Amino acid sequence: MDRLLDDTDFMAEDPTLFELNAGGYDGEYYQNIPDFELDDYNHYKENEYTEDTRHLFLDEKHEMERRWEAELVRDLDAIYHRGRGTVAGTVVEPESLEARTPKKEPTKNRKRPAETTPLSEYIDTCQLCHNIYNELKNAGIPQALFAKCVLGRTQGTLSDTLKKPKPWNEMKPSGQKIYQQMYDWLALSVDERMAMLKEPLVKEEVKNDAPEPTKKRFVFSEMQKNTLDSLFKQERNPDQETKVDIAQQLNLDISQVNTYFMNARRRNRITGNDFKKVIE
DNA sequence: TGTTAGTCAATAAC
DNA sequence: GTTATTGACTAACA
Repeated sequence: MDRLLDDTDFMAEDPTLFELNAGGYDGEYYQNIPDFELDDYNHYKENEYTEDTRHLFLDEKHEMERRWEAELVRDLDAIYHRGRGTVAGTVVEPESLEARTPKKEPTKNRKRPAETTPLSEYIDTCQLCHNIYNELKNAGIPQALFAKCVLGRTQGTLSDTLKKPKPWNEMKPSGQKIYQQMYDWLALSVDERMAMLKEPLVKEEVKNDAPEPTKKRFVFSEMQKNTLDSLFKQERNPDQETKVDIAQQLNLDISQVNTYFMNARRRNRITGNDFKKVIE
């Protein structure tokens, strides 16, 4: 008796054929495929083709492809010649299709949601951060855990990102990456999300040496901070001479003054993407 | 060489 | 205990 064929047998002949069945598909992909693929797949499943009858299925498929192409060309021609005196419904030979229509994107490399995707064309970072913030809160997932296991970053970085999302189109790919990671995580099933939270994204190095003593963080005195803040309100980007002067007056290192203005410029930048507006 | 963007990590605030 | 803030480090870039 003939061996019943499975999907891989047909895919060997035409790798794009059963893309649909290969584990999920996105809306864009679904819109791009001819309708007959899904119907044909069901038909194939119902009739259980064998090695001997494989050609029947493929012949049917190719015939339907030809019909679909002919219909497409006819439709395109009807649109193209509308109002130019051409008789509507003129059948054009399928061979001319390639020259007239853009090539369909090959489907075999199309990414699915569960995979590590390339950066999206656009992500609404404000809405995304709102969703992640609520998701973590509702599920009782600490920011530190999420940051470490899903993003490979620290809690502080995550908190800052969630509270002050940057507009997607104003970031470079390196900046977009953290939003893409959150976006991808949200696209997973609950089980998959939880599985990710079980281990750090980046394996920590095992150090044999004694741990380095924690570095004490410098904090500006109230007077230094107030003075710097009011100077920043007057001039966001003072010249080097002014900054040296400020450093001397406040008994600070020039690098500390430089860093202050650098951070202040960055953190006071108006992005038009105010998270509070979404939260409230 | 100076600036920017992404980030860490200490610690303040809740 | 968790989240928010912030001084500083680093790589990329002009």
